[in-house]
Amino acid sequence: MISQVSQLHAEICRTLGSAARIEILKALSDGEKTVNELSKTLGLRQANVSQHLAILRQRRVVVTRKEGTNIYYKVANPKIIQACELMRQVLIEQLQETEQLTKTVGE
Amino acid sequence: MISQVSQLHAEICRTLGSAARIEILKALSDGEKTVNELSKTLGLRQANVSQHLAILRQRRVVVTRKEGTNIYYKVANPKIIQACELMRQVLIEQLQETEQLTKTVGE
DNA sequence: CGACAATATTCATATATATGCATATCGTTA
DNA sequence: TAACGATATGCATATATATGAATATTGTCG
Repeated sequence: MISQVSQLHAEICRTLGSAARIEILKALSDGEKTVNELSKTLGLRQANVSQHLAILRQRRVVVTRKEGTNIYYKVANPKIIQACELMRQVLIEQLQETEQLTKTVGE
Repeated sequence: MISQVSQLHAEICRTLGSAARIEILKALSDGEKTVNELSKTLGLRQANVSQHLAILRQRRVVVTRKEGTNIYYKVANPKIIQACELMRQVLIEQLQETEQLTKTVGE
């Protein structure tokens, strides 16, 4: 009863369901970066970043390019970033609603 | 180092990270439905649908409206549907790429 | 109030996921 | 080839999530 496509769809969503991976995508949204750069930018251990990247790679959310000993990662499809931005807007609107509620209660 | 917003963002993504919930959202994308309707449409047990709806409600992905003994669910923000559609397009493009690869291998 | 329909919750168990740590792999340069 | 820098992987453990089954809650109607 549940389609194969929805199964895959859910898998992509789960892939984005980690704060670390969301931050990685955000960091990659303005261009490719190496693992080390990501590790430094995000303040996460290299091994951990690599693990997250492996998951993102596996679901083809990111793609790589080798240059010597460095590996550059970038987001595979700009639509992924668009989707993330939309979700972030939803989130912001949710927070604004909560704020309004809080104010109302205070009156 | 990892922002609170990204944490929430990831939580929303995880909320969408279940094939059943994706199907629920798809079913709700053309208007509100009751739990029973969803249960029948998706071929899932009522209790299970209710559990998934509780998760979607908790993260405010859906909102409810009571009418007698029925509870109508709808998607809280149209941007959520837009984001889902974008992700589905990404998925389709991924599948098309794979197809192409398969063809190439066959040559 | 009692019965029933619609929905929600609780609990137990199975499965998946995240993280740190240690270590392996791969490419470069001396 | 040895050493080093960049990246990846394996393993163990802790935590989260999914599901079914049973049951509770809430609203309606006779």
